[in-house]
Amino acid sequence: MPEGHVIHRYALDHRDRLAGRVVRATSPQGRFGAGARRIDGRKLIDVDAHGKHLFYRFERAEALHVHLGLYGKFRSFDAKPPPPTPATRLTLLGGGNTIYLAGPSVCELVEPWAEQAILDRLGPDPLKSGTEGNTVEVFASNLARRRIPIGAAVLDQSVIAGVGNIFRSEALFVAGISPHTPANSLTDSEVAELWAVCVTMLEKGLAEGRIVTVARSRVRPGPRRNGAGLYVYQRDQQICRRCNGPVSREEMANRTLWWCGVCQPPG
DNA sequence: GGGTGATGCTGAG
DNA sequence: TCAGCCTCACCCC
Repeated sequence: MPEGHVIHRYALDHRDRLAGRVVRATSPQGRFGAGARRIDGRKLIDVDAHGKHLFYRFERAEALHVHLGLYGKFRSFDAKPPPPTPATRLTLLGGGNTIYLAGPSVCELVEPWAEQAILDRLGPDPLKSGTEGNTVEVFASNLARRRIPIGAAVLDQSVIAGVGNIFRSEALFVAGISPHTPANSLTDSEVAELWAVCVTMLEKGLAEGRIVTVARSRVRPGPRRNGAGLYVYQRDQQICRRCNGPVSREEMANRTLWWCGVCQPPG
């Protein structure tokens, strides 16, 4: 159940483990049998991430495109991996490393033009901030063309790629922006602040391997409870960490959104 | 051991 | 707008 920082972590991990190696691929579940046979025995050139999408480039084959969706999960093993479960969609082995993929919403081989089409419909990725196409200017121009609430716009992957439901609530809170503000009515400084907050949050998540947005928060390892380490996400029936006002919750863009009506006043 | 919600997205209507 | 996908971890017996 990953947001963009997790996808980029996977890209780094999988590149470390398998890039430059000849990879053995299987599909125990069978749904990707033909694709696995196609890449089996080929050298992995590189792994790229954009937003929540992963692309694995193989020598003399199409690229492998993976999107984890809500359920998808990777597991990596250095040595002596457990046998893959029957539901494992794809196994990748090389140089003593093993990677299992289960439950992805997309696992397919794509020609270069199809990969480009996927990238073309994605917005800028905060984890690539400053590179071509991944700038606050592109983000701003995407927002300027939309009248939907900003709380819906930041979940739209064609507006900004990699932000999911946790970062939506947390980034809008830290930026002090009401989720109900129309996307095209944000001021230049609000847009700049929101982009900067997303960059910082995703980079911290990438570095630490988990989402902690509250400054100097001590979060215990293991499963998260009651929005620990977060300002508003899933903090139902709790008070705002900043102003002690109530944390509000509602559905927006088919997902649950949390915010503080005091710290994020209507624009 | 069953029920359920979850960090997502697509496509039918 | 909303059902469907399809897996896992957590909660409550």
